[in-house]
Amino acid sequence: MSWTDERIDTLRKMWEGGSTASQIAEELTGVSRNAVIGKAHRLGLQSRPSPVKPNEPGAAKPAAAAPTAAAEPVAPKAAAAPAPAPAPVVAAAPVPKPIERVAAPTPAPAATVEVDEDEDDDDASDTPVVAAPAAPAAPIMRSVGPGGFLRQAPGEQQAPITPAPPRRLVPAKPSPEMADKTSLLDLNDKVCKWPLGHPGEPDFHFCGDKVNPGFPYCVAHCGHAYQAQLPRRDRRPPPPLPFGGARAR
DNA sequence: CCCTGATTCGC
DNA sequence: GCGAATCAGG
Repeated sequence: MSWTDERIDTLRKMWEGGSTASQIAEELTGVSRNAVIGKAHRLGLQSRPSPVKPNEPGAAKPAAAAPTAAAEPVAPKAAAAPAPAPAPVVAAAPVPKPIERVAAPTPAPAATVEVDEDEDDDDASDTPVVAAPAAPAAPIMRSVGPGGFLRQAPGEQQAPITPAPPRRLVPAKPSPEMADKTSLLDLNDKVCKWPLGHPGEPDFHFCGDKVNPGFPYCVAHCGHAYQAQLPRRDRRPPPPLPFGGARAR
């Protein structure tokens, strides 16, 4: 195979698009990875994030680099490659975030008179409930752990009776919307442990469906968790550039 | 070992 | 100009 204009064009675009020499060589049938690299350099398409770092600092490391007549004005290799970011997709392992400040769910506007419209079951009905002039709604700052647990704020700590850790995790499902969700403590071998949301977020919880027997997840999430991985060589850059017209083969 | 890109050098 | 061989790092 020779380097036709079209093939050179494809090479150039893929190279600049971040494809590896192997991928390019595979795309351009009939050439080796070395051929691609060699051609790329001859075309002047040098310098891309290479795993091999050229020793340049003045610490002197001539070594095996140029055994022949060196003294070449080595062009300063400026790396300016965008490098397509491989989307991490599922990430979200149940790893607690460091610390996140959130305002604690203050117990609703305190001093309000509850005008109940229709309390059919209430025993002490006729008594209009007057909320106590509760605490001056001090904005308590708490950190939130996984599963919606609230950590005690320093001021809330009980007297350290025993040499206990300064803070304890307090299971808290204060909000109704958290009540029926699977928190960390609800996990067992029978419920799906697929995380929903992100650790640290107030509504972070787990799937909780019945597991696919033998797996930590339900059937649906097993589908997400266990996917056949193609060999590198057979992978295509996700949404790559439409190189000079994608050639179908 | 696998991968990567860089470089050399005979053709 | 070409590319296999080799090198060097991850």
